[in-house]
Amino acid sequence: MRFYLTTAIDYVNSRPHLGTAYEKVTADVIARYKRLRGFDTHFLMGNDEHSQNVFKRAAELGTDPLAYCDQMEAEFRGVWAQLDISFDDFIRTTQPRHRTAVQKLAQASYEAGDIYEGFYEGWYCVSCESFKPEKDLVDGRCPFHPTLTPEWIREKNYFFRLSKYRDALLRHFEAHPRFLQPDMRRNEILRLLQSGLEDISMSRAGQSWGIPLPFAPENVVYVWFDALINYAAAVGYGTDDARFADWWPANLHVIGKDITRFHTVVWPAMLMSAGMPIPEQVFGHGWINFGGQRMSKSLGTSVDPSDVVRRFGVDPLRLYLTKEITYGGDGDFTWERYEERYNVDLANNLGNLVSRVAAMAEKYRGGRLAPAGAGGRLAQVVEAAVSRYRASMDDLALHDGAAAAFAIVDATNEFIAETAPWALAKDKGNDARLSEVLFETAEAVRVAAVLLTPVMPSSCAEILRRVGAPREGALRLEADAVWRAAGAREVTKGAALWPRAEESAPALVSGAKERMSVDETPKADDAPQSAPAAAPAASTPAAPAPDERITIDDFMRVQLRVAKVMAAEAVPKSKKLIKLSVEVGEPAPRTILAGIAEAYAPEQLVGRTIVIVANLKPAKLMGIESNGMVLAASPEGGLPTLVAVDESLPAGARVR
RNA sequence: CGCGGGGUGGAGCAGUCCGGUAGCUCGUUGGGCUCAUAACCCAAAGGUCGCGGGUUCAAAUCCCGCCCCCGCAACCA
Repeated sequence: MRFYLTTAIDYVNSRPHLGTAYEKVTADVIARYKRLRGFDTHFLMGNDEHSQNVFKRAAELGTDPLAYCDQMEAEFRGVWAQLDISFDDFIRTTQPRHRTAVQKLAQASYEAGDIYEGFYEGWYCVSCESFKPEKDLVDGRCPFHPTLTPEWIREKNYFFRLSKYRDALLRHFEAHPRFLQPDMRRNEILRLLQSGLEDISMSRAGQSWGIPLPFAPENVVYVWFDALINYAAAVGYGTDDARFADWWPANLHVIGKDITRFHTVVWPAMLMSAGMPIPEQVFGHGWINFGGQRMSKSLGTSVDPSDVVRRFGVDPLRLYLTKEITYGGDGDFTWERYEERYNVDLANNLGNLVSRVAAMAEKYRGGRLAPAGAGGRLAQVVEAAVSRYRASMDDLALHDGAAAAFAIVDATNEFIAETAPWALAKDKGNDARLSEVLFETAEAVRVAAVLLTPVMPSSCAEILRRVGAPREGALRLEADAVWRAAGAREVTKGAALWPRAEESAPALVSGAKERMSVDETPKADDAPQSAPAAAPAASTPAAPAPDERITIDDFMRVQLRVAKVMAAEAVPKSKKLIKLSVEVGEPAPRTILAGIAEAYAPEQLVGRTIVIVANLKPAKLMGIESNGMVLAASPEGGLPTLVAVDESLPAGARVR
């Protein structure tokens, strides 16, 4: 019985954040669970290195792209090691085995008549040497090179005949309801398929960083086509046929919900085209937010998994990620909640239970326990929990699997209160009963630890050791998660596994860890900068790093002026925009769009005196040209409030 | 008519696919216990399961309509 699972390979643009870690941890829990079930498991992870951004970043840093990727690999592996991720293989798209596989698959698809020459049209940034999707353009310009105007060009490149596979994909979805989970994502893709598919471009011309098309070597395989093939490459596609036959198709691709389309439409179509079987299942997990907000480096809502590990160690994080977030849905992480769950589940319940069980065993029986009696209600509870656990885990309801294991912890605490071993110990007549009770509690803890092993591997190994059933070799669910699978034992006490966290830890928000390397950064030595005023709250963004400060000259380049609002109207179909006509002391009033519709009604704006940025380049929003920008304060998560100035000021007055 | 997700006791969530007494954690109140990490156990209060219809013996769950919130896309110049 084999089980091959993969996670998405990661872009190597920056260190992994908690969201990336989430995917790896849950996939690891699945992998470890499969091993516990006795599957011969192969767990693949890796890095996606053929992106133009990698190439660019390396150039900026003045290093070779490959050297840059080597460095990133080390970074990533470091984090994965810290998180106890038990991957069996780590693939990089720059490896020879991957190149071979990509070329082989591209060739096969080409020979099947599914790759043809066409023209790709779009906005092209000369400096990036790449096409920019409309959505990535800021103000019609490349975000990385806002001073350049992108060109609309037509480039000859190769297309993959995705449209051809629509019907086959639809049939596959119908025939395999479990192919894509959870259901909500399945419905989404199903709808997409019903609405039809278009062929997609799969090559790029004039780039050196990538894998050449075997049938047209002056072109390079476009990143997504390249990246998906890693799953096949890793198990020998094109390099080791026997191995490939053993492991392919993959049983499970664990991926983020944003890339389900690639994995359940494009990838299967590619495989069909090359005559290969398609993966058994794809699971699209949700996002993990930080305090309800999307994790983002620029907003300071990015959490570094290493910071979390530093707080209580790895296992509490692994538990949080699997138990507190419904697998498949979005989740949330806050330090407060993390601490709460740590105290409740680990310190108060599991950890404390291990302590009391060990303490009683030692106090009343010198640590030596032996099976006795028939095994009562607790045994039944354990049995029920094991089957619930198993059903949930098989169904990838990881959160419920973990909860099932904790049901044993709860039941054992209740059992102890009911049977009151300390009371039994007072009467010699209860000796037999006491032995029985003590054994049963230790046994229940043992089974709980077996179930939690995929989630908290090292902690559970320690618990098993303490309850006198140390792990020897691989655990097996069928053999070990069984009442009284282990007999007479020596229970030992130890230091608290998870000491209670008393005081709230300072909120460790990472971000701004990476220093931007901006070449035009002015020297800040002559910029007198008083110390930032006392921060009112911990959540206040930190003062900018010294190298991000600007000079007075920089500031003076921004022309702030007083303006009077002459007219205001809502922009049709827009949620945020209001169109303003403002008087700035110029011959004609200006039209400015402001994203304040959620905070102000157009009527309340007319006649107001506001401050605008007068020398901003015009930009088109919702088809209307805006000539300037209105100043407003935008508290974190709150509505914008216009900057107020004295009403008596004349329009056009310079603000500085 | 853009796409999607969500609205369940004070807070945070499960349950919804496969209708059957509404569940978990935190918090609150009262009690118990002393083996244990001021932990643990018991009990109580607290819910029109967003609103309105419909199907059904029975609806948080299925069907129809509506309201509100949040992502993404488009629009925070």
